[in-house]
Amino acid sequence: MRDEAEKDAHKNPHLIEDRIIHAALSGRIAPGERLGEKELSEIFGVSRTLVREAMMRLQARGIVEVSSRRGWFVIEPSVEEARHTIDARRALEVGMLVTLDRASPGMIRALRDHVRAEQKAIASGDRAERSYLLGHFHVCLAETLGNPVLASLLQDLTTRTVLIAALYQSSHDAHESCGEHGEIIDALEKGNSTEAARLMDVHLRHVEKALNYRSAASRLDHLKAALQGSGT
Amino acid sequence: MRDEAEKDAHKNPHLIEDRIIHAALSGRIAPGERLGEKELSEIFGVSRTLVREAMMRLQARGIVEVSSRRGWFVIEPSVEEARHTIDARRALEVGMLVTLDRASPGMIRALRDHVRAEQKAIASGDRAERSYLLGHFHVCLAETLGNPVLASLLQDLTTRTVLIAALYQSSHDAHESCGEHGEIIDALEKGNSTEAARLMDVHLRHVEKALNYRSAASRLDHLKAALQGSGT
DNA sequence: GTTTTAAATCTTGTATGCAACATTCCTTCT
DNA sequence: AGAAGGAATGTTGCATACAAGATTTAAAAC
Repeated sequence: MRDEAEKDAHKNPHLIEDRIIHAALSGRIAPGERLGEKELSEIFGVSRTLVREAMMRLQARGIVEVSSRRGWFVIEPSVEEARHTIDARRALEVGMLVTLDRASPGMIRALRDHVRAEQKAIASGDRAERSYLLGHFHVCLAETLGNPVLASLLQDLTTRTVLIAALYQSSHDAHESCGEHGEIIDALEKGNSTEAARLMDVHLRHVEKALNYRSAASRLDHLKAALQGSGT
Repeated sequence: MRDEAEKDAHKNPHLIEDRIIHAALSGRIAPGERLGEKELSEIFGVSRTLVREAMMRLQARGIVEVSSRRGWFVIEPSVEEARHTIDARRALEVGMLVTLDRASPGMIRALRDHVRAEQKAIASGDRAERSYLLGHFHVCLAETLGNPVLASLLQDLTTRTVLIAALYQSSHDAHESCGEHGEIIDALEKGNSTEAARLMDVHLRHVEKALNYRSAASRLDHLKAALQGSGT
């Protein structure tokens, strides 16, 4: 196969965004990373105009932000923003499960397939695929429940969470995450939405707990300490 | 004051979006309405480029959609899309209240102020202001709870709901809505988040119940019936 | 009078050009 | 050598130009 990215950004106007979201979910794009318009326009074989339009959409989705005349950057949320994002996500996912009555066998099967894929990626050591699938499980859940609006909202929130995890050096174990996904499905299978919602709540609290909120601040703290500690 | 809208779309790049969202919430822009790029560029005194960028962001937020080489249109959700949107909104708002522990007295005061403003708008017969405030209550609630991410998500979902209500000729009574808002605050004041969540659930079900899902389809049905009924 | 066809008009889709600002690198001065 | 200043470079911000297609209007044929 040849230059993978240059399929046709003209046919599918959302290709650029999709690729960036996918790369972020896979951990191949780090928070704070610069995304130059010219750079992207060359990669996708289109003019800056189309790149710019894609960036505008990604901006509205909270994935990138722009610094005046300096460029586009993948979001680098502060501790406070990170908390708000994860809180919003928890509210949405818990609410989604609480307001659900019953999951059909077909849905359960699709979700089990997804978890199997997660396990496979974990076993094979494919870090990008693992990261992507663990995040995408939540989008998949919303899709499976049949609500594209929820799925779309969750894709954005999940992508932001993955970026937060990268920024704050999440120590969350992939095995544990995958196991929790399985438990949520178990509860759904039994028709116990309330329990599924509770498990989701716990799961997302684990995700947050695994973050090292000091890691980003620590640079500043280190500097401060260094400057106060001894005279130069 | 002179031409109100032409303040400065250069200083605030989000002015165009903000105005369109506000107009939609106020019921001054109907679903299906066409928003021409040239038209808007003249209104805001900028080139089509900036208008286009704003439309891209609004597209990502699910407020407008584009029809190839025909123009931009305010969304006109199908019955199914309408259900999904309201379901998503209910999940988010119920989850938001369920995962909340306690509302401070300051929050309660701010919310009561908002409801008072609603009552005033209802009494004065200002339909646009009334529509805006009844919708904005939900954004206000999220803001008050201190989560800008939730507030932003809710602004978009609420705007879409207002458009849906316009499209499906909602018969929901403003008084009733306002009263339900008050009850939700009462529950919050007593520290009973679960009850607040339940009331919100009921409130949003009322909103949906008031929609006449047949009104949009009826045009087609009428046509069908007319064609079958008698020979031309 | 109605239908078909063609021209004219209008609107978006995409690229490009240029100005404004930020950054970097090099020169110059101390 | 180090600091300061300035030129050179690179990047975005915004406008404009032009092509491609959709819609409407007008005309012509039946």
